[in-house]
Amino acid sequence: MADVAAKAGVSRALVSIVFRNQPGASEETRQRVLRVADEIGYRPDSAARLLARGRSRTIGVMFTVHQTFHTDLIEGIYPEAERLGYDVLLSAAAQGRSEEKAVEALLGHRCEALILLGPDAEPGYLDELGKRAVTVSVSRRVPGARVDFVHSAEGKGVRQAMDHLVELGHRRIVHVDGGRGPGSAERRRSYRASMRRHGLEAEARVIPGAHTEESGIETGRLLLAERDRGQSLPTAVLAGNDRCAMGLLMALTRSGVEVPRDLSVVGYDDSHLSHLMPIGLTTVRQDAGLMAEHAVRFAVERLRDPESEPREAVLDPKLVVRGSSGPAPETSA
Amino acid sequence: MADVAAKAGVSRALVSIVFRNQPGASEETRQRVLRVADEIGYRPDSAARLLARGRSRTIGVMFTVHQTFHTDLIEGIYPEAERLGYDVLLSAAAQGRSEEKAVEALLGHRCEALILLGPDAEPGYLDELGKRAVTVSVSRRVPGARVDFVHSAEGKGVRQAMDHLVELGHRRIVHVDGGRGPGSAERRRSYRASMRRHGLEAEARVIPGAHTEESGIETGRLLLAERDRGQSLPTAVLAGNDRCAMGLLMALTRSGVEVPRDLSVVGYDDSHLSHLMPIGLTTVRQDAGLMAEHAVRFAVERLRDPESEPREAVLDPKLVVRGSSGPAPETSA
DNA sequence: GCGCGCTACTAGCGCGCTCTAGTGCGAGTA
DNA sequence: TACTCGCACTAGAGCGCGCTAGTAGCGCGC
Repeated sequence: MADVAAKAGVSRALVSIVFRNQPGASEETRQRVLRVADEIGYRPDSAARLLARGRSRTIGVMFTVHQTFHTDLIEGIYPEAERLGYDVLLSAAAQGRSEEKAVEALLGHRCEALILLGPDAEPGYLDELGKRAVTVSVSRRVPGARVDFVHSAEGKGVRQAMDHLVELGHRRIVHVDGGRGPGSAERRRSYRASMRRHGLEAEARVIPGAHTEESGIETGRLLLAERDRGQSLPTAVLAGNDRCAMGLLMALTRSGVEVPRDLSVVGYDDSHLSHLMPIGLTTVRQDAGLMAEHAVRFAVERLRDPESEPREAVLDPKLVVRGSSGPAPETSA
Repeated sequence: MADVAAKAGVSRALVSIVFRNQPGASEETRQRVLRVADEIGYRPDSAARLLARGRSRTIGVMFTVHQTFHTDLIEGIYPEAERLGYDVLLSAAAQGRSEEKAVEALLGHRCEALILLGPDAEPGYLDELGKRAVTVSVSRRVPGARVDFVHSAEGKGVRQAMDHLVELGHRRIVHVDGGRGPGSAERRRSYRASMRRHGLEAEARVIPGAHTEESGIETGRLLLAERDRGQSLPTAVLAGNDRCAMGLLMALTRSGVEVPRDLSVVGYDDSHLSHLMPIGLTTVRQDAGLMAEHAVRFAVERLRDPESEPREAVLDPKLVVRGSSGPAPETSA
């Protein structure tokens, strides 16, 4: 920076003004400074800038590698953050890299706010986090914790999916849940409520699962094993999310079960995957772009007024009907 | 930090020593400092640390959102970087966020080294980058540029896939290429060479494409349209990567073409997607973990000796046969 | 001629840390 | 006693910026 100032024949302060796009420099000088900086290859050091300014204007985003829905969200976070004048730092949780570790990294970089995509951590930990930094949880409700919350109305989404299946004549509808995964509890609850509402209480069955393909594959094996022992297959499965649905589809189709002729499958998320299946996956769409926008806005607004109470945004999901759901097979009638 | 020092009754310098895990503090003091720090909730500010130290010990990783193979790589980068004592900063390119922008962000954070996953930028830009910072390009060769390079032996991978198809009796094998995508040029070249080697020069056909599902879908439409005009379908397609293969599978299956009975499809990457298809995708596996390790190691080693020449790691890919490839249909005989 | 306000610019402190060059002290050695 | 050595610890400069307070110069009104 000193080099730029010297070469442009101005003070360092002026260079600073130019790079911050602040008033106080003539247009002519401005251009000269920028030209010189470009020649030297100068670029403001964000560490020093951050240190001097005391504020980082940086939002840290924790996501889980392989969660395709998260990448959809990230894509939406960038532009909104930029619009509001914030930098974005990504930190991934992965096999061998815990969420805590990912979050610590963000905190160490002095992120002012954290956006956690589908965090899987203890509520206690999240509450503590919320007290230390502005925190937004996406997809996972943390009751009582000091964190903002963005999610889609899981209940509504599940209800739409269930109504769709019931309308198609399904009665034996099972739900593979997402274990402790974000949104799972509500989806499970709503599944049960829907079964009750349709008078199918006796048929309700929740199979413990997770938001992974593996979980879907396992469930497929379980159902097939049951069939081989003489039980009949359910006619429809509501999976915990798209990945689980995909795994299930794979396992079933491989064993000769035809979807949707023999069995219907519905996912959740409308992630990239959903249009990929040859038959297309019927699923519940969460608007990733809108959710990302809300998350960033919550973070920024609470940064402005730290005393304000945590807020909650509930976005309406929408059922997207594709090829994996169809009329219930007659055998079930 | 000053607070911690005061409360523990030592100087700031000592606190610094403790937090850097350096010799020069008695065990007793060490414990006391750590305890006090924990009480206050102190955590070293990485910006200030970075600024003071002059080195960031940070590796910046540029990736493309939605490229599933990239997330596989990221998963491998973290542990290796940690092992070597480096921090990792992620920056994503996405719709509306160019690679340049993503890289600028990393540079602004004073990353010492850049790992670019399948960069799509101009060779000139990359060369410039390579002169300014230690740069490793994964999957994309940049001839003449001052960047390290990690990739798998595209030629070998394609050859294995082609041999596999020819053995199954296929002759009309077309290739959907990946346009300017990383590795595409070599895959294309190797496809042509393989056709020649098997005496199928006359049948060789390259359809321009990209490394996306959309490209696969389009190709599917194209082939179907040709069939409807009376041309016969090829018996096998070698796609540019898994995503393209998936799109193609979807388009074909939806239109009643049965894979692999009517047509075989082979992908490239063995990304997460590949096991997902109900029938399983025959594909060429690139070992993401190993590639990630090499990339990090290249970066760190060249950081130690900046004068050393750029290096190249070529890893052997491996054909993984799954359900999407089968014997050529008899109609083609 | 003087004060006033305005624009264009500068001096220099301080952000929170690291690191070099020390100081003080007790034990070991001649 | 006088010295050296090693250990535990400290003083203080400096990393590259942002920012506050200030200055110089200039036109303007009375």
